[in-house]
Amino acid sequence: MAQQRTSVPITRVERYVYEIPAHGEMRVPARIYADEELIEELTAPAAQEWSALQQLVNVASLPGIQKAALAMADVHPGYGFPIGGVGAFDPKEGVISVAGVGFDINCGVRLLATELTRADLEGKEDRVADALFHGVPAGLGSTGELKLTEKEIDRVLREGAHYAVNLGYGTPADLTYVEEQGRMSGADPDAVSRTAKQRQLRQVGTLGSGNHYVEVQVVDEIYDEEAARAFGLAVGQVTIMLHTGSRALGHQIGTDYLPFLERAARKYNIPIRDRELVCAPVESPEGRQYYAAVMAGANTAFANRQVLTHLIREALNKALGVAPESIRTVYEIAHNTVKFEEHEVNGRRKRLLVHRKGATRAFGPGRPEIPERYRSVGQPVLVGGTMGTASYVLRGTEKGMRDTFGSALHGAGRAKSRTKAKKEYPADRVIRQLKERGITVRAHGRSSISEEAPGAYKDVEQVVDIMAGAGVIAKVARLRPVVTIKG
DNA sequence: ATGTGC
Repeated sequence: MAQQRTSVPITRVERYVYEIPAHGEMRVPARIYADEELIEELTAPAAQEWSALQQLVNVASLPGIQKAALAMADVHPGYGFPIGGVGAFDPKEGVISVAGVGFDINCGVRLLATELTRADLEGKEDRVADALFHGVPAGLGSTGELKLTEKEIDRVLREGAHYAVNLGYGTPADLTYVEEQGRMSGADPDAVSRTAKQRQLRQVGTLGSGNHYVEVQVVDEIYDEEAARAFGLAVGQVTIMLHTGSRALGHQIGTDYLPFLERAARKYNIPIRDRELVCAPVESPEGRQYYAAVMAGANTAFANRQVLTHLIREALNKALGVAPESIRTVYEIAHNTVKFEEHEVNGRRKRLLVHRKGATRAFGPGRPEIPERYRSVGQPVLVGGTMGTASYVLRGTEKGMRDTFGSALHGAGRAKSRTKAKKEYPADRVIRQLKERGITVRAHGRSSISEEAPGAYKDVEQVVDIMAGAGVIAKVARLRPVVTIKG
């Protein structure tokens, strides 16, 4: 829980940017991307969301934080650090924290493009839904076709998606279009507990539950012709979006390292404003060990999405006869990460450790990290909507590089707690309402339908327009759901 | 998010 609940001044510094000036223990200001309506919701005394801004103030108070603690427009309270939050740290004076990454390490979204159009799916929605439902292992505690030994899981932790490709899941061409090419360096399997590895032996290639999904979509609007052409997207085209992460292993790493970093925070005299936001100096042995574990967790998520890409191709081949190789990876971007990147701070290039929790990397044109084919227009940013609403493809901008360390929003952002949503949205009603709007849903658990009901989220169009209005990203394409498979 | 938490 966030500790203090003091009322603080919030001023508007740009059309869609609000600022809490540095005061008290804050080392930098907190900046929030919002419009008038959203900032009112975020600061309403009764609003539960107020804790998201308090969490942001706590982040702004951490040692070594640079420029500002940032909240994207989809911000909502998370464990110790807001979801939709970004914090960049000086490696020498700064810290690394479990809460700043999130428990689902390297959770992310992959977008696949098919050569199909909406007409090719007409009347075949149920067949596609069934094929994906049965072809993609999902649900809490589900196990996949891959059964790894302890030696093999260590290779997953080191090699990420490359391990999956070497086993025949997908192709090297996929990796070109995955953030970091599907593999983080610096991963150390020895930094990951035996428990974490054991839990993952049969979970590589599984979707999971909660807000994880596979969704068949159709491109219904293009906002930026040049970028859409570069990304290979056109109106009427069928796409598939995959949202999942590092499953049990990532979660276990978070569980294991929370008490470890709490001890480190005491050892290095880092003030603890919130016990959920414990951290260690980046360059301490404890900080380095957690980083090595997170990189291993990140690689597990990369491998997971790579295996699932293969299973999705197989399922669509079975349902519609499409050639697996005709389904192309457009891009994959994660939204629970921590990584070293170069950014400009006070006119000087500097290596920083950037935490993005429920926030994506969104690099502007020209950055070498962007695949060559996309480099001139900027990095693709994938924003997953809800079951009933659109998802977006965006691109990073120069202004984003200056203002948000090249970061953007990751989704619509939860507006109602899971508990509240469960009470308010009975699963049957949600399924019926989606059906009426032409969206076919299959779910492995009934509660996830209620918890993930569109009404439990903010308006995705609104939060995307805030970020676009601020110039941090630019809109490229909108995707409408046709078939959704929920964990 | 997660072999759902004290």
